[in-house]
Amino acid sequence: MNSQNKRKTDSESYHHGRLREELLRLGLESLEQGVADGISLRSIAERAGVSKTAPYRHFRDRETFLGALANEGFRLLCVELERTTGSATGRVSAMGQAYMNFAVAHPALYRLMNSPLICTLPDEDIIWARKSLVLLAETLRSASAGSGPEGPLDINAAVAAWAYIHGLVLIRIDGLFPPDLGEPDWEKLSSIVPIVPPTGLR
Amino acid sequence: MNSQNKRKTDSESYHHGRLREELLRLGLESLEQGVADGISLRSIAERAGVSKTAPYRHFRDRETFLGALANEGFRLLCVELERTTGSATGRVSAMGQAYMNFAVAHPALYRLMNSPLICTLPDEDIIWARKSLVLLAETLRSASAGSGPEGPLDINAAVAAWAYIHGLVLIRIDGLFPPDLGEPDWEKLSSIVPIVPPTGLR
DNA sequence: GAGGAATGTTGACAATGCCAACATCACTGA
DNA sequence: TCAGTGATGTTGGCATTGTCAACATTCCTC
Repeated sequence: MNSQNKRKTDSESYHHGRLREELLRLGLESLEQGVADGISLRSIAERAGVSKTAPYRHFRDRETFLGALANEGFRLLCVELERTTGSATGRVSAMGQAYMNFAVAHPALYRLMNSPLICTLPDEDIIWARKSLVLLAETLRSASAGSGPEGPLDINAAVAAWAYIHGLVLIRIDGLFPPDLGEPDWEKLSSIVPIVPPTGLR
Repeated sequence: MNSQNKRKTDSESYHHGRLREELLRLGLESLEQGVADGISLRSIAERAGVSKTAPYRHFRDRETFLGALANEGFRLLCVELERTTGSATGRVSAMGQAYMNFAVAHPALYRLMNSPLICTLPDEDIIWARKSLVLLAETLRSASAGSGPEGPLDINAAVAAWAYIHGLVLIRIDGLFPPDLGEPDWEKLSSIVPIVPPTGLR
């Protein structure tokens, strides 16, 4: 019963060949189907047609695997953020909407990407997470400087803007807002990302 | 070995008496110690000195138990929010800081309170979650109306403000902001909760 | 072609959620 | 007073999962 299932050619009979990529693909697929938290290495291995411990040849443990998935997610997010166009301030709005659209399209992945898990990962496993943040921060810098020379990077402004979209996204995809109070205008809300922390406002 | 461990009087030998409360207490205690995700009914039952399935007499399943913990958390949060004082606009700031302080003091509990879990719970299990949101929304309404008569409750304004603090809190307690980029001024940031969604800003 | 490195498999163990069957206790009504 | 009933707690068991150790197979290089 080892030789008959899934007619394999000799070259792929024992060694899968690109198991790592396949596991990541299946992992993302599971996330798309909303499996979210319960994503198990065993089930994914099974779906890849491979033994339960095969994934351990490519990922130290479950956390490392999830981290790799998260990094993949950030790579996809970066693509969307970089695709935005317009003036600096207009681009901030566009990024807000791109951010929201991404999260709504891949809620489970988004949650994984922003779980406390990633702060335990080594730097090289979160390069794309880093990049997406820097992208936002630099666009904010351009926007707040108007058309003049760019000022220094204001990390408080970046955090404020990021916090706003991040919170907005989570409240939406986690369904935290009570439905019977009405439906917020998510599209509009995600386009009004604060460009500077409104220090003068309060 | 059943009669000797934990010298019990006759009245508490078999029936615990207030196991439900004890389990919740131990659950919160676990969360304080950062057990967070891996919180297991079995371990808590063991710590309560009770058999592994005893909790099932008080909670349908693990999710229900976690939901009860979350509701407890919202009750505590409401206490903090209601403790805030000052003018309407000043109170919004104070609430932002109270929110942040609560989350920093109980990060694992805060995450649980805002996990997608709660949107599957019946209404009576999340009364405090609801109340804390309404509290914020009404304070915002007072603040945005200035000293004049109160306008209608603006759910977009409420969501915008909530999203901002929620995101801020999560970025902080989840350690999402890369430490090497500097340390945001969390205290200041959590006091500048937007009172109205800055529709004119963009 | 020999041998080591990479990759995959089998078997096992412990932790966990949860179900079924049973034990004990408190309380109520005849 | 006491039978009986429902609430509460226990034991045993099953399935799923993460992960380790030991072993097998294949690839790749000298």
